[in-house]
Parts: sequence; structure tokens; C-alpha cells
Amino acid sequence: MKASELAKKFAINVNTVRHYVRAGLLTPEKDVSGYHSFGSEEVRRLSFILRARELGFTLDDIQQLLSDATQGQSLCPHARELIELRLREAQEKLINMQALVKRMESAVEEWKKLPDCSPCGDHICHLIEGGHYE
Amino acid sequence: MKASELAKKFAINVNTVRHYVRAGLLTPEKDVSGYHSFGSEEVRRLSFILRARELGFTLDDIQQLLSDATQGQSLCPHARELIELRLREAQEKLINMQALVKRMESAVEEWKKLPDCSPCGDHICHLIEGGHYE
DNA sequence: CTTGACCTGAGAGTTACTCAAAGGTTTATC
DNA sequence: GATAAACCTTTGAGTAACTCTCAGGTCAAG
Repeated sequence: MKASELAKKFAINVNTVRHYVRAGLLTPEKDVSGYHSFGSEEVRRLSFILRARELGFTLDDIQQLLSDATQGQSLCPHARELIELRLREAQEKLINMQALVKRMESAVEEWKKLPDCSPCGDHICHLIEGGHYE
Repeated sequence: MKASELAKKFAINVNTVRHYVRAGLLTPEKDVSGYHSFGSEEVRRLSFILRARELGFTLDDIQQLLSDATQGQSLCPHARELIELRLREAQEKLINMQALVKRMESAVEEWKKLPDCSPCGDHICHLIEGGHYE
């Protein structure tokens, strides 16, 4: 199976496949003409990668898990540790995003009540400069 | 005022100040020995930059707003357009983050019920491979 | 045999910093 | 006056996870 076929199978960009090859997450063989040849093992690895990605693991995490696995170690404890770390990070990021969206929504609301102004010596943009949205 | 003094005044990293200079957001003069000299205009610009950043504008957005302003145009309409765009983007990102955190939380919960397994021919890591968290 | 549709690896671009290296300046001390 | 510490500067690289582009090789059809 060539890179483009693999990409189509999983409905991802072919460049993403190549990116994973470059990063060492996938290690396909090569045919005589230098084309990648992905076998069923590589298909299974890609499926693992995509599922782990959906769970919030970084590519580095996934790389570690895969190399643990090929060394015959049980990677479940490692996976448990990692996801709890990534979960905490994601929760924190989520809180920040929520606060940002709230600030933006407030600003948009407040600005509806304010007129546009021409710039003068004292203002770059009074919408942004003022403390109106807090 | 030198870069380090400006950074201290706003409690930001001095490298951030330099980054804004490099990006053209701040345009300080130079003294005889080649040191940056930030005047009150630059202080006001940095204050604008930081406030706009808090509202979710990108540095590129901010650059545009500032250059509009120096060209004597009213940038309020532009600012309104931009923030509505950035707000929609942020809302979408927020929804994705919420879904991700939910998936992660479900996975952590489900995994508590499952034992670790040694890797065998059929599994890389059954925690991740299985459909247990959906 | 040439055209067009593939494939490859390598390199750059994205965001907003952050850090480090190499070298110039200033200040204090001896 | 020499020197060392503590500044400052510009420049280049590193971060995450792709995405895109480029130059060049391969292959099937007409």
C-alpha cells in the first residue's frame, strides 16, 4: 500500500502520513523504485496513532508508547500516567479558552453600544484601549 | 527607557519586547551606543498591544490595526470585524477542546476498570486500541 | 516518446514567543 | 588604566503538528 492509498483509507492528508514517516512513527518498507510500502502492521500502527491523537496524546507521547511496545514492555502504566498528565493540561487550557471567549464576547457586546471614532492624538482605538469590557 | 525597563514596567519577558520590535509592532529610537530608547508613544503602543492580545487578536491583527491608526484611518470598523472573526474561531476551538477533555475524562474513567496487559501479538495497548471510551 | 499523474526527500512556513550565542557598552573595582 | 560583572544588541534556532512547495524520479496510456 502506498502513502496516498493509506491516507485515503484513513481519510487524512497524505502529507500527514509522510510527516509520521519522517518523525519515525511509521516505518514502511520500500519497493524497488523507492516507493513506500505500508503493510498490515503499519496500518495497525497508524490506526493506533490516530486513536491516541484523538485522546490528546502528543506525537512524542505516541512515539514513546510505540517504542515501549516494540521493546516488549507493557505500556499501559505509561499510557495511564501520560493521559492523566495530558488531561490536566487540557483542562487548564480549556479554562483559559473559556475565559478568553468570555472576554471576547463581552467586548463584542460592549462595543455594540459604542460609536466608531476617528483617531485623534489621544486614541489608537478607544474600543480596545478603554476598560469597557471588564 | 530601555527594553529591560519597559519589560519590567509591564511585567513581561524582555524577549517579548524584543520580539515585538523585531516584528515591527514597536519602533523605538536608538541612542548613540545602539541601545533602544522607548518613549511615551511606544509605551502607549505596548499597552495597546497587550490589551488587544488579551482580547484574542493575533499579532498580525494588531500590526494591521496599528498601521491603520498611523495612517490616520479610523480602525474601529476594522477592529469590530476582526474580533468577530477571532471570536468565531475561538468558539469553535473551545467546542473542540471541550469534546477533547470529555473524551480524555471518559478514557481515564474507563481505564480505571481495566487491568494493565502485557503486549502480545494482537495488541499495542488495549487501553487505546479498544473502543472502550466511546 | 512524450504527457500527465503519480511518487520521493528536503526545506520552508505557520504562531508567539523563548533561549542562546557572539559581540559591543557601561559601571565598579583594583 | 585594566579588567570583570552586568548590561545591551542582532541573529538564528527551537517549540507542535502539520501543510505546502520544489526539484527530480517513476509509471501507464496514447
